[in-house]
Amino acid sequence: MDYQFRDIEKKWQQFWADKQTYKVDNSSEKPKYYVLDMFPYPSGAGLHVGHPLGYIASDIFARYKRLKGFNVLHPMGYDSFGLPAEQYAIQTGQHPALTTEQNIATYRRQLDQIGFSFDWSREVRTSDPGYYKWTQWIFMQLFDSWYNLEADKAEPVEQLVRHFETSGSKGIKAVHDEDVKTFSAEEWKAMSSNEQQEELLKYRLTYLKESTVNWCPALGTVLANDEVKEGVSERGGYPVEQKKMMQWSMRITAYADRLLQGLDTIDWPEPLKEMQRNWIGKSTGASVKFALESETIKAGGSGAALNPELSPLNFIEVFTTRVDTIFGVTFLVIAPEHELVPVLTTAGQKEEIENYIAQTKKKTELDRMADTKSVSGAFTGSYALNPLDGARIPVWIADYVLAGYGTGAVMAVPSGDQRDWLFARHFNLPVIQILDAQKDVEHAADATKEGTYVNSDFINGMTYQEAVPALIAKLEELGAGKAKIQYRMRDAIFGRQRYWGEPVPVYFKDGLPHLIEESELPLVLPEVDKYLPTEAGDPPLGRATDWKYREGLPYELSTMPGWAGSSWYWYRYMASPEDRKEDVFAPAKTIEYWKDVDLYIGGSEHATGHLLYSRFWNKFLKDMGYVQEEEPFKKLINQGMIQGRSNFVYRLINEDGIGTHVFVSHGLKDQYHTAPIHVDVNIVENEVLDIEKFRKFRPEFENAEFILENGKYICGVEVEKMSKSKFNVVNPDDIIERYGADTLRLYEMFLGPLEQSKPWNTNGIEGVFKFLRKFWKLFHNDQFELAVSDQEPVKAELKSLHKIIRKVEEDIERFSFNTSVSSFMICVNELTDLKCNKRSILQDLLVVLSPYAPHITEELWHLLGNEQGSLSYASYPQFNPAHLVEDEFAYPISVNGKMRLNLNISLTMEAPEVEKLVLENADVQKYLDGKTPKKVIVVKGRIVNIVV
RNA sequence: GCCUGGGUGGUGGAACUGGUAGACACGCAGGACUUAAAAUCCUGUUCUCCUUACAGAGAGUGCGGGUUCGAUUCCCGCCCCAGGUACCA
Repeated sequence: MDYQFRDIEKKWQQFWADKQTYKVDNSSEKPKYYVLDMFPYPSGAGLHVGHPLGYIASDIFARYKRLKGFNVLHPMGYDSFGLPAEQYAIQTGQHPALTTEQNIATYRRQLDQIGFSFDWSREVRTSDPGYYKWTQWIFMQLFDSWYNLEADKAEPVEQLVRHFETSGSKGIKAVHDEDVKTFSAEEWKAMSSNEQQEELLKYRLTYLKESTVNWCPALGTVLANDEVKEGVSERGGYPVEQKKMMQWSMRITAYADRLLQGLDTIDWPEPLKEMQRNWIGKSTGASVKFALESETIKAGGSGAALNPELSPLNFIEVFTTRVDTIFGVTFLVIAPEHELVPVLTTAGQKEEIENYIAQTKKKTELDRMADTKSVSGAFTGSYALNPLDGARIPVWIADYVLAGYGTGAVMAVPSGDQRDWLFARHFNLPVIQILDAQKDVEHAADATKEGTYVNSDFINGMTYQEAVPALIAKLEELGAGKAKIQYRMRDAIFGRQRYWGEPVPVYFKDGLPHLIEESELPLVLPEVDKYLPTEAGDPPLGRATDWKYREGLPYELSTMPGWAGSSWYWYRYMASPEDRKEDVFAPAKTIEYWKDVDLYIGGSEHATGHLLYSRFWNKFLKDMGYVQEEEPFKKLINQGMIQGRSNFVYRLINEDGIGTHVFVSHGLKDQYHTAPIHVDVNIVENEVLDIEKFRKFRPEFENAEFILENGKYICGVEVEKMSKSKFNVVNPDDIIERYGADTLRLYEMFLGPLEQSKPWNTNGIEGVFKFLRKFWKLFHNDQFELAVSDQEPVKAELKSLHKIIRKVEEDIERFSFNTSVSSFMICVNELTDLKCNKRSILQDLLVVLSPYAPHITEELWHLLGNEQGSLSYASYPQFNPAHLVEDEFAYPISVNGKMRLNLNISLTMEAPEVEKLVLENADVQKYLDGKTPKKVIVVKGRIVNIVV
């Protein structure tokens, strides 16, 4: 029989499922190995060709580890809460649970077709109440914990309460909000229960915090940055503004240092660690308080007479990494949202400031950070005083300073910072040189730390190293500042004004949050009539009837963010179906056995989201004694993304900044003010939009009008991430139908290095398919009858085999799967040329290939007379270097670095002999042209280079 | 803007630690088989110049410099593309 991939693949997939070939035990004599994939969000578009890239790589690795004698845990599940399902629910009215269920069924069918060796008995779904019960439980543990800096770990809030009861707030070193109170034990006891709760909330690891969001008044909801395009909502094109809102937050900053230090202990790609380091952004500097002028004047004079008991509203606090430049400060810039803006704005500046704030509200944070070209700002009319010399410093607002970032205020030193310099130039503010080594600060800032200080009061003549401690000592003495370590990372917002997420197990009493009872978990997501915000602007949960705790107390209405369920899921996989009958997320004994993930494969787009939050929760769970390891993922490999080709249409924006129903063709878009919108690649051919299909694409586009070029609407194209929200998804089903799963597996690996991103194309797939047919033919005669001989192999055959045994071993260990596929092709080409049909060669080759192409090898394994299904637990062949020994090498001979010819020379010969032999050679002489070589470089077994 | 990665033939890519650039495939061209097509097999295929041919010369790994006997690989400066940038997951 010719290679019948359809029958073969169906047969073995069924066999593996029936016999539970890949079900794994939580105990074994073999060493454990945990191979984990980042689980997918089950989108309505189905699995796309990008998902399997990582899954195939991890499956090859898992299968290889089994052949190497490990007890391998290789699970899969679904990150099934998320925005797209909810969006679909809003459009169609269908319950997201239902569509999610359907999507998962599609994913499962697609995954099964690819022949993965997952232990499906351990599947998890984050939207399953049996799963999110534990996500809620972890939230409750976080709420009940505080971070003790003394012990450098999280501890139960009870311990904090006990301390307050015995010693008050004295001696507590904790991570907490800025505004905690100072009190004695008696004062604590005298507080009402509500007052106590209010105070404790400032210490809890999950707490309520005011933060800025993208508010869309027309939709009555908060939008993700992702959903805001060019300042308007992607959906509907409505204006979006920045608004403050009370939200749940996680005190991840408590773990900043441990998250930083842990990076040195794990085997992750260096760039990824670097990204996390930069995200955490530890910087050492000083915080400095600039008193407000009016207050200081009331206090009776200059900066020297500063009042150390300054209340929060009469100074501006800044953080700086260059406290040495403090005498170069010529203005302060605070965020337009800064709480002092209304206090500082003088009557004369009121209009200007208000206009500027209105402008700022239209921009997203990203826009504000990204725009460094245009300088903008407004003067409040007020002044602050330099704490060291009492200099009057004007206070400005500008949108490049972000409120949620540090103190929301910066001291501007135009001579040392280019951004400040540009600002000073633009608004005609002075520039003061502060170091003698600074070059020409009239033309550009110079951030040097060299030289000695000038124009700098008592630090004049000092170096940087001398000035910093002197300044900090002085600031501390004046009560106007101190040394400080600051992190760029902010506490993580932990709430979404959405329906399709985990309910927060909290109710409110007297406006204060309280946990529900643990025995009441899971708090199941209630039914609602529509998945939209309420008329009052509350999240969709506000629509649920009787969504009340005991005594009619209201529940929290927001739900948990997408990253909640994925921040601990690898522990749930450890729990076998039997384990899951116990009332714990995973039994201690089980965690003791699996400990951590040995290999984690996933996209680098999760570098600072999922991977940081997971490490944070893991550390917390360890502090609480629930898990063993400080770090959850020992080794991590980033798979590159399979990118999609996206198509765009360009929506005309009217003068009010609102999206219209008019769309401009790509070639004409620059003549109008437009915003690009993704359009489904399936309704675009050769970049020409099918207008009729577009009208049906989304109901809001039904009456769309088009500005065409040459009678056609031409779409824009970009290579970007493949995702349903970008409407550029290509799925693997067609490929499997046409070529089979083994071809898909090999082809995805053959595409290039795992870590690299590349746009999807199917150009080379034929070659991979042909390779499998050639491999099949090695075992068969021309009539396609099995024809394998038991003859002894010859040297060339053994060489071919052992080359591939070693190559694949090396390749898999360094995750270079693409080069293995090429090597398999070379091997099969060689054996075909040798007409090799010897069992002793082919059977070992088959085992080596089996992790890559499990179906065809399983079939041939069985045809060779082995027990059905035993291939997965066979042994990887032993490499014997004796078969690869060479006695000659074709030395490339270069003249002046240019390769001229090859010479076969014995490898037993040492460098001087080789040199002599080469120089005597007649062909070499020809290139020397009678000249004597200046120098001859001989690298044994590598190269000869003659310099003339 | 900032952080991270990438850029090699018509295409995907190989060259693992500074040592033969283009392995292995796709595509394309020519040929064999066939009434024909598909499938299969064989040959060629970085570019430019030169040559009837054999052969030969030069250039070449995004661009411009540098280090080195030798650079796709190391260093400096740029350009372009992708991912992340805190409510997509």
